[in-house]
Amino acid sequence: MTLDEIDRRILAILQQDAGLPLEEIGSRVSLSRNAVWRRIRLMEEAGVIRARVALLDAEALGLGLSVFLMIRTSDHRPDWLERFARATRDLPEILGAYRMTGDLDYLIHARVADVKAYDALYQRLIRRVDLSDVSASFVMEELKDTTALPL
Amino acid sequence: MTLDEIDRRILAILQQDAGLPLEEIGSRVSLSRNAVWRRIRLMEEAGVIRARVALLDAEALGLGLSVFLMIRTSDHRPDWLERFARATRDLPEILGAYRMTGDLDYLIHARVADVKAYDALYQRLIRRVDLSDVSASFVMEELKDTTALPL
DNA sequence: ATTGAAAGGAAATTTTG
DNA sequence: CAAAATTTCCTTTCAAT
Repeated sequence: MTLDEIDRRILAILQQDAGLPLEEIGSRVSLSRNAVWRRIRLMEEAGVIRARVALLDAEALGLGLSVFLMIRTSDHRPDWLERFARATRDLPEILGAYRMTGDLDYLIHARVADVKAYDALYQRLIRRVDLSDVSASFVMEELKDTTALPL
Repeated sequence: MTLDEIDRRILAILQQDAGLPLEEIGSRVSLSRNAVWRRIRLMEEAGVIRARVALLDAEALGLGLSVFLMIRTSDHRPDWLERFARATRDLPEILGAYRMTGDLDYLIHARVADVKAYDALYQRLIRRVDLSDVSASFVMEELKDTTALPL
């Protein structure tokens, strides 16, 4: 699918606020609500728009601690990766898990209540997969954190 | 604000799909659409629900490369942090920027088209702030990546 | 091929019991 | 908290560019 300038402007708006009326979006991109509606539907069908979700406030939910785990492993069997992938998917505190280039093998991003909850998560994780070298780094300050992709 | 079990179930649904009719949500949590509507409104006012946004497909937008930058700095003046924070906010490819504990000082998560685009981003960044020690690690495989917080 | 206008239907919001 | 009344918005259709 090829996106034109107007499509991108619509996406930019939707990335900020997916709850705006079509009328309002239309006026911002100078199009009728109808044209906007059809463009959005096409982009949804094409999969450019993956989902519309609510973003929650982690603090308000008592998840004040954001943590990154840098993982090095000696075990590179496909079976290990499968178990690791499954473990990360099963643990809801884990928001992101990535296989990386460079000297660290895997990176995990998680959100927990506090250091104690982090330790519980860590224990649950290593009970499911063998991790030789894990180092945790906690987020002291969030300078930026967005789901909006550059357009 | 205190959330009960039903509030959490509503939030869990909204984190997955914020476009469902109140009727549907109501039937899933066995509540009238009206009760659901009021609970959602309260949670929006309380800031538990921060926003409703569209999540876009990075691949479809030609942003196939996800990269993490681990940054160490020797300059710890508040002025430096201010410039750094502003730079990360101004560069749309940067999705997340965090001040960390431990041996690495800052962590940046960015999304770009390819290695060439990464280099362009890197150049733009170091033109704005003095970075003594930067190491980039690219994402080879996304095992998990979600905006849904644990409830 | 893509748009805008208008009609129709569905869902959200307000009001009331 | 639920049910009905009201309003707003989404969706479809159709004509026009």
